[in-house]
Amino acid sequence: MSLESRYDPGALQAKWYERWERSGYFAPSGSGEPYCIVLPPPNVTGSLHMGHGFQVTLMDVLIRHQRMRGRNVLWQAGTDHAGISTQVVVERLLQQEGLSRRDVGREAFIERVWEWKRESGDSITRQLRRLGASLDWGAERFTMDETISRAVVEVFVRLYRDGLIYRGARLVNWDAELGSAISDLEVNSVEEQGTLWHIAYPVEGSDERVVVATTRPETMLGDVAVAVHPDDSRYRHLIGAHLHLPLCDRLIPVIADDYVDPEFGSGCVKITPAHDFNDYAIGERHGLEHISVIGLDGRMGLDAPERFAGLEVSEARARVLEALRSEGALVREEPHTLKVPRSDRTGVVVEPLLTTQWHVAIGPLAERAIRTVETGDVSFVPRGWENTYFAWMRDIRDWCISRQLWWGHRIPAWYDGSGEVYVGRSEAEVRSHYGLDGDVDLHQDEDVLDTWFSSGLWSFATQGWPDDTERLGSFAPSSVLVTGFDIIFFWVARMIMLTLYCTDDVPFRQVYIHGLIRDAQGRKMSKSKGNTLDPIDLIDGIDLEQLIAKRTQGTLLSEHARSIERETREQFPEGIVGSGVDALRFTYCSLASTGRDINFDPKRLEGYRNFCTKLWNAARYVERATEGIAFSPDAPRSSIDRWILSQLRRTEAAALRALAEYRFDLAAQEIYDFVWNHYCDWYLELSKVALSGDDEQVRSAAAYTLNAVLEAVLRLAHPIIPFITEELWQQVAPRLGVKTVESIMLAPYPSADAAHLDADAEREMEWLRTVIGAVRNIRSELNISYAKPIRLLLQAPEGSDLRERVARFSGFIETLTRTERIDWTSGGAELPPSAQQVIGDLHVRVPLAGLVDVQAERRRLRKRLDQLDGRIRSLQGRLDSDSFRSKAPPDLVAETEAQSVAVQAEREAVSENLRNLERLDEAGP
RNA sequence: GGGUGGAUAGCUCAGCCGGCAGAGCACCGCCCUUACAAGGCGGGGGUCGGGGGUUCAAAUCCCUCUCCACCCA
Repeated sequence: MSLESRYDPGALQAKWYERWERSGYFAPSGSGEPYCIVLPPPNVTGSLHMGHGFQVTLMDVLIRHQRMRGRNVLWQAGTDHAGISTQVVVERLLQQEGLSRRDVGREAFIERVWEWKRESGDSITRQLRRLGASLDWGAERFTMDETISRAVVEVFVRLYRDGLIYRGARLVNWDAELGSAISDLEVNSVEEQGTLWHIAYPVEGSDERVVVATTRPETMLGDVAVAVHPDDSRYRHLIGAHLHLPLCDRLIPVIADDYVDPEFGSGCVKITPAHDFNDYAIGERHGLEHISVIGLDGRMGLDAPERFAGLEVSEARARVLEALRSEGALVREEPHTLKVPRSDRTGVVVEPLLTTQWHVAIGPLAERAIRTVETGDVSFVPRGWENTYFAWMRDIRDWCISRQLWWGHRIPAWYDGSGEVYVGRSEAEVRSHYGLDGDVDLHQDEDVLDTWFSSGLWSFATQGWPDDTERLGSFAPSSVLVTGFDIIFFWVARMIMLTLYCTDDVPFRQVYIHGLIRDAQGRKMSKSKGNTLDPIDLIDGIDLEQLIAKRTQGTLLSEHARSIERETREQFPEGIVGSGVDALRFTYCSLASTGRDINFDPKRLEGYRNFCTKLWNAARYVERATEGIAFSPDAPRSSIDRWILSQLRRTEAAALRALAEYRFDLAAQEIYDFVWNHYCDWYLELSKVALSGDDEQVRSAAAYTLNAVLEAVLRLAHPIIPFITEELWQQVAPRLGVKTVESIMLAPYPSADAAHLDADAEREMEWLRTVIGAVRNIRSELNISYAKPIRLLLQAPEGSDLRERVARFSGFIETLTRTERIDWTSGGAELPPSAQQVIGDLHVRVPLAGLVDVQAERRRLRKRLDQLDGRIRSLQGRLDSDSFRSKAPPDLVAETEAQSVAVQAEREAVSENLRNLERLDEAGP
């Protein structure tokens, strides 16, 4: 079976993935040292985006590499139930039917979510398969699976009974649209233009007024104090005095607290503990009461004066300002830029509200998690991210884990009629644990847990914990976690804390933190910006109109849609040509340098698609050129054969080093450079000469080397470009008799055997490439067409081994430079006018007669002279310095001197040739 | 306000345990030479953000300034 003349990635992709999966290659082999990566579980209702594509590719490279090295590899597959986003999606679907979740009821709603999960849940796993991800699908888990739920309950109960989970009224971030608490991390503070209002509070028993500045005047209804800095001489006399709170019939004290910045506003701060985190902290310090004026529905209520009750916050603000104005209490208003806390999920302004929630007392967990990174039991790559981790962990706050949602792990807590709380693994366990009779009426807490609570258990819950399973012993801790820096707090930190607590061990030994994919201009990719790319479209291609439709879908503003369309038409006038998954994966790898922003330019993809084509064509050449030649590993190899083998080993060593350091970019670069610039550009071209000769040994050795190097480089590249390498390997491995396994996936990874390094061969090839390059340079600069054969006139010192060397390589030199004959000269006056190059002791001349105008060669020589002069100045400058001679390492001095001599000699030769040509030109026709 | 990362060829980025500045893409010239025009061959292009210091020698180490990005408050 011979290779198709055209590289068609589409056909290979479907064929090979299916075979691999069916053959069970993705499951752990059961032998070898365990190596495990857990896939950060993607949102089950989501779809694959560029970030997933990037991350999954890097993991697959690690996984395939380790599998080929004989490790017992598990890549744990799974998806996340993503509480909030999934619930929001399904609620929107209901909305289209004119229903709310309350209309259908909890049980029916949850059934609807499961239905939706079944429908859409496969889509992301299908896409992961398209990327070639060799995940163990047999081990696939979902965070709402029975097994994971059991672990979640177990962890909750243990933490509770250890006193690390408590229930209490605290100020939490409240998303009124969701009707749920959210965690600190789910709140973004967004800079917005607002107003700073200055409000006067009259001092009781005095004519004085104190002015406070606020961006949220409506919260004044909940003020319980005004704070000033203790050292602020303007207000020191007022500390302890009381103020009349306008619009309310209340007196509030003036307190002193050094939290207050005397420079900001008037230096007086209104204190509203029930609606502001800083004020809450001050309230705690001073034992102030909490007056809640905003309710869970986001409207004024509770303890707000009656005339404001029921108003939305924005309306209440207007009314409060109006009332203050009419009372003359509003003394100033000025434009002000402020940070508004907005919900990551819904975008609404988050209200800090006092509610009763479940919290994890994070202190003891965090302390241990910090230590484990300090001691290196878990290490970050790149290391710098450890500081980010430490900074957050050392300043961590208790974690609010209850959510007022329906979709998620229900909190394993029950209440009796009097509101007493009982935590346990089930209602039955609660009854037996707390000794409650069957007639005590219990009802379970309505709330569910934060999604990250369950994902925090992912590394061990997927392996069967709390049972002591064999998998747990093999694959926990996992080897490395691959994730983006945006997720360090959400997931990495929480995983470390919870895993240490539950298993007394780390979740992973290393964390490899990669950058985030941006568009070609460095902007974040987002649906609303319409600059997203679907990895599948890059693989399969998509026409322009479809791409525009996809990008503008769901865009409400037509003006915005038009700008997205314009930009898309500009960037992709022809739509997107499918590049195949291998090219995409190669691109991802080459972008994975240490930076934190990764700009994805489709132009890069094009380059790597060409690389795949190049590899394909090279394999076709090898197939055809070595057909019918009997070859074996034992034929004595030429120095050219030994050179490419030596280069291969260097490439292998560099790639192995790069992979060990998670430098996917360098690994990809090494392979690219070897295949294109060494194997294809030089070895393949040189092999044409060797194979066309009649020396059977030379032919055999070349044929063997062509195949052996190709086979090795396919294995080397397989983790990055699995499909094309499999296809080509199936073809080349049998020719070499090394196909002892069914798939390249199971073949051993190259090991960079130092025995193949061959410095002599490398030196000789370096010389040969320079000679050929020199002649090509003459051809090109003097515009001598390749159709026109040339003659070379060589000159070397007496007794040099250059004649012998040239004789050995003459065939290669002749073919690669289109030279019809090579002659030797001893120099002197009889030399014809020539173009000249100097390679060490070897002078190469191309007689010009009838070939070119002499002017062109003079121009070329002058250019070369300039280069040489610059070089000489630089070398001489160093050699003239006594301190260089005395202080630099002797080796370096000697080398510099040798270079200087060589460069001077070349300059001499070049200028002599230039003089000859000038003389000739003057003599003229 | 605190912290982190970055500034190297037109663009995107390597190089940074010091020793003539690299890659890909883009650009210029020649070429359809049967593996490959998604290609071949040759070539041009950079005061390595500014300033100072250490050193025989600095893109690389130290100090400082400017600008950009991100995170936390």
